[in-house]
Amino acid sequence: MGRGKIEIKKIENATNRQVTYSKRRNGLFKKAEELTVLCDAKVSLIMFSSTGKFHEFLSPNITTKGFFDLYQKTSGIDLWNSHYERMQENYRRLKEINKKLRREIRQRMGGDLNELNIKELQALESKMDSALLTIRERKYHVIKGQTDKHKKKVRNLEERHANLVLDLEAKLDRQDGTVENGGYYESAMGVAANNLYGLRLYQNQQPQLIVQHGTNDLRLA
Amino acid sequence: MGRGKIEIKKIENATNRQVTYSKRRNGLFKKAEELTVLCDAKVSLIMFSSTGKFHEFLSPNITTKGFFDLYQKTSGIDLWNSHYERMQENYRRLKEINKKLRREIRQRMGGDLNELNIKELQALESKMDSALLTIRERKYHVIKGQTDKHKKKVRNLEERHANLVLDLEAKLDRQDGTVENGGYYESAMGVAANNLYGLRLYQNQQPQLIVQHGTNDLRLA
DNA sequence: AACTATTTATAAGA
DNA sequence: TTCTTATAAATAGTT
Repeated sequence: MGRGKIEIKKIENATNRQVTYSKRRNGLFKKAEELTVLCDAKVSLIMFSSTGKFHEFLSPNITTKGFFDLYQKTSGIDLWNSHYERMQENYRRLKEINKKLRREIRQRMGGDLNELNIKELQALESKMDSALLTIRERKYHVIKGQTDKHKKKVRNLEERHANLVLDLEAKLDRQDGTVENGGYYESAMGVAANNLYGLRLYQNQQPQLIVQHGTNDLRLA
Repeated sequence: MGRGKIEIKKIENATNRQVTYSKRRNGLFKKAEELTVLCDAKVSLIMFSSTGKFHEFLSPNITTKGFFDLYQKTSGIDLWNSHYERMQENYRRLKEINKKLRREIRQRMGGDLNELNIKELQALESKMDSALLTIRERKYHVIKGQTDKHKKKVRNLEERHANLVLDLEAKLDRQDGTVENGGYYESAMGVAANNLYGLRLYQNQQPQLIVQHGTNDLRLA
C-alpha cells in the first residue's frame, strides 16, 4: 500500500519510524471511528509510541473508566476489582469488630447496660471486680516501688549529710581554734547541700575545706 | 475501498452490519499489530460489537493491567487510584482506632498495666470504680424489677385463692346440708385451682356451683 | 506536509 | 462464515 511493499518488522531508521507511526496512527484512528459509526460498536484504542508519547481514541458516550469497567465485566479479566473487594471486605470486618469493641468498652464504662440480662450483668460485674483488683494491686505495686525508691534516696542523702558533718567536725577540730568556729558550720553545710547531687564524697577521701576571710568563697578542693 | 463507496453512518441492516464489523475488526487488528511491529509501539485495542461481544488486541510483552497502569501514569487520568488510596487511608485509620480500643479494653481487664504511670492508674481505677457502681446499681435494679413482678404475681394468686375460698364457703353455707359436705370442698378447690389463670372471679358476682352425683362434672355456671 | 504509484482493505456478490 | 473481485482507501517513498 505504497510505492513499494514493506516487510512487517521494526523500522530501524528512527525518523522513518516516527513518520510511519504518525501516518498509520491516523489511519488506525480513522478506521476505529468508522467502525464505531458504521457498526454501532464501542472501541477503545490506546497507543504509546516508542518515544513514550500516548494517544487514544474512545467511542463517544463513554468514559475510559466506564470502558474499563465494561471490559472487566464482559471479559471476566480482573484488573483490580478483586484487590479492591478484598480490601473492602477487610474494611467491613474491621468496622464490625470496632463496633463490638466500642460496645464492650461502653458496657465496661457503665453504659448500654439495659441490653444485658441479669446473668450477663453478674458476669460483667465479676469481671470488672477482678480487673479492679488487679489494677489496685498494680497501683500499690507502683506506689510501693516509688516509695521505696524515695526512701532509699532519703536514706542516701541522710548518710551523705552525716558523713559531711563528721568530716567537717574533724576538720574544725584539727584547726586548733585559729579561726573562730561560730557561723562557719552553717555556711559550709550550705555548700555541701548544693553539691549533694553533683559531687560524690567518699569517707576515705578527705575533702579540703578552704576558708577565706572576708569573702563567701568556700570551696571543697 | 470496495465495489462501491459507502457513507460513514450506521449500517441499518443488522446482518450487513455484523459482516462489516467482522471484516473491519480484522482489518483494525491487523493494522494495530503492524503498527506495533513496525514502529515499536504499544497498542491496546478493545472493541465491543453492538451485540455486546468483545475482542481485544494487545501488544506483546505487556498485560492489560500493566497497560492501564501505564495509561494512568502517562495520561494523568485517574481511573481508580484515588478511590483505592482513599480507602486504604480509611482502612489504616480504622486499624489504628481498633488497636487503641483493644488496648483500652485490655487495660480495663487488668492487662498491659505496666504501660501506665500512677496518675493514669489512679484515673483508671476511679473510672472502673464508678462504672462498677453503675453496673451494680443496674443489676440491683433488674433484680428488684423481677422480684417485684414475682411478688405481685404471688399476691395476685393469693387474692384469687382467698376469694375463691370465701365464695365456696358462702355457697356451702347456703346449701343447708341437703348434700353431705364431706369431701366436696377438696374437689371444688381442685376445679378452682385449675381455673385460676383462665377465669376471673369477682366477689359481687355469685358463681353457681352445680353438683351432679355420680359424675365428675362440676361446673361453675 | 504534499504527492502519487502502488499496495492493501473491503463492499458487494456468490 | 469464507471466497472472489472490482474498486476505494491507505500509505511508502519521494519531493
